[in-house]
Amino acid sequence: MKIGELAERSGVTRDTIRFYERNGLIRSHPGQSATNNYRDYPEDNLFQLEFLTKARDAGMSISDLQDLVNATKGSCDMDAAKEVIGAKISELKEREEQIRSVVLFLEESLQKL
Amino acid sequence: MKIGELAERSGVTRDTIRFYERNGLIRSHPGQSATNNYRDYPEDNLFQLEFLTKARDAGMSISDLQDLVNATKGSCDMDAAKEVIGAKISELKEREEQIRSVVLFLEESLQKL
DNA sequence: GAAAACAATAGACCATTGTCCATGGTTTGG
DNA sequence: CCAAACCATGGACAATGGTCTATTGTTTTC
Repeated sequence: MKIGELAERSGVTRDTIRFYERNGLIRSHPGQSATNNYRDYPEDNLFQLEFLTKARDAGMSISDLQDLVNATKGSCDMDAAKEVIGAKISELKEREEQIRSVVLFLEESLQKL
Repeated sequence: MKIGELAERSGVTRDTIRFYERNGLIRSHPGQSATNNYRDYPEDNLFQLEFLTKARDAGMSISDLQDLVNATKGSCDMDAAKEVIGAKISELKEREEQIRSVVLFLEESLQKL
């Protein structure tokens, strides 16, 4: 599908899709038609964009996501990939803890009001 | 205490402390000495900075924190304050969910490798 | 076959969240 | 008393994550 449709269906703007692609977070196979150089996105980019959006919302940076993409793709060896993913999981869990502690504090504040 | 000591003890740089203060997240009572205009911080700013740091790590923005400060301070009525805090709690919990779902996805990815 | 809609690229622009620097005044230790 | 260390202010700078614009080329549609 073309970028407009992907944008429409994923809820991510064209510009942001191109931005992600420039940064290696998604990939299109281009030059299908030979007369133009429109990007062509396979269906599963929908899924990937959904993940990227959720991950960004969860506080992961672009370069975090690049790490993940690089780890799982290419001929990278499994062990290294596992390590990268494991590290990101730890970071996320730590952040989750952080959030929980802030929530606790705010709930106490609510009580005291 | 003066800004240097607060920075030292809180682990937050002088510049960042001044930045937070410019943005109304903390407050010093200045002009103690009359010959200078050094800021003077009461002890409990340590606690506040700790909270601010944790909250920032949890993904709250400066303006989120301004909202909180404005809500709990001043002659704002209780109900409004409660509403603001409650809203922030909801947002944080949503973010926590987001994180959990990303963690789940990554853990599944680990399995599949 | 012409206008409207869509796509590409490059580069400017924006907000956010600090961080650094220059300048100049104040305090403090030896 | 004087140098080193500290503080203030204002403004420049930087990285991040987009977003917008200008220009140009391609489809689509009436």
